[in-house]
Amino acid sequence: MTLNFWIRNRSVILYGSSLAVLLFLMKWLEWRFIIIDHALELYAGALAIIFTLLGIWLAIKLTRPKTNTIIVEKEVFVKSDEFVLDDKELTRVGLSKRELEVLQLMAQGLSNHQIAEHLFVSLNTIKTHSSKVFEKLEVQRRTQAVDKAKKLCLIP
Amino acid sequence: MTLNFWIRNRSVILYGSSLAVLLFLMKWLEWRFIIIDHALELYAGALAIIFTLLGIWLAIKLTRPKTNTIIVEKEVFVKSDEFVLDDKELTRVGLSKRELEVLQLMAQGLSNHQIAEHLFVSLNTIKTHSSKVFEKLEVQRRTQAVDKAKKLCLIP
DNA sequence: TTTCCGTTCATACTTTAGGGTGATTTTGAT
DNA sequence: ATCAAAATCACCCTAAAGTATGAACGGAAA
Repeated sequence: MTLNFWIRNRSVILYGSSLAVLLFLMKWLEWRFIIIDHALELYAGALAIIFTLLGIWLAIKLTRPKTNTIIVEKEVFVKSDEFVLDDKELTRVGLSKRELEVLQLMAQGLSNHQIAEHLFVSLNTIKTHSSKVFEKLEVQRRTQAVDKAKKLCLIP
Repeated sequence: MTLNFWIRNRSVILYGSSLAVLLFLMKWLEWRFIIIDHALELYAGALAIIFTLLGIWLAIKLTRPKTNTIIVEKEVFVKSDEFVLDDKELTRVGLSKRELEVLQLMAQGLSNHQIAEHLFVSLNTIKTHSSKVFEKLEVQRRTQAVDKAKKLCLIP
């Protein structure tokens, strides 16, 4: 409460304090140098400068910057290539690491022979893998497998 | 030129003029009421108030373009999953209506036999169509055809 | 240790896909 | 009406894909 009041009116309180201090200073200066010739002009000039600066400072402190909130609608095209593998589906269908690998290459249009070469294994191995993939995905053809795998987010 | 200078430094010039006027006013006031007891304090107080206000006005005028423009980028997500057929690509590769139809069914994992049944034509017809599709898409296998067609936005 | 699973490979066989050629009919545009 | 392209179908052949079965090996879990 008190703290909050301090924070909110800090500038005003500071200004008041400064004013008080300056007035005391003025009084002192008055006693000291008021006798000097043309001291009043100097005194007034100093006063003017000081309080102008004070006013400027106060204004800067008090005038909270107007925040013009401009909402710019930025079109963000959702990239469909931001692929995230569906781990749940993957574990559900029970595809092994190698089988998924074969499936990915399959989706890229590679033949069994090409996949075999790519993975440095024999054609028969790929046939075994692909057969297992078809079993687990419950399909008969590689095109079906690719289609289903894409729908299940197993491949991009 | 001169007008521009006036516009640019209007605030400063106005401040200077006001200061001059006030100093003359002060001088006049000095002659008039300085004799009054405790007039100095009142004079100083008035000065303080006036110049504080002047400072505030000056600050406000000078720091006018202090509007913090907060640009909030509102992201508008554009659906990219709604398929739009790329007509340009379609005409470029020169796929006929029937060929595209076959390609679509191909992408769904149907065998040539199934496609034939689906379109009420013979298996050989589908073979001819698919061969033409492969030719036009410059691929060898149906999986490649599907992959390429998807990349060319010919099928969803 | 045993058992299970993944990975590897092989053989044999069937099915499907794909290439090539040729032909007929339909359709759309000039 | 005519011509080109599209659509239809057939036959033959090869390549690729897919099925079935069996087996060896290694790692991880029971």
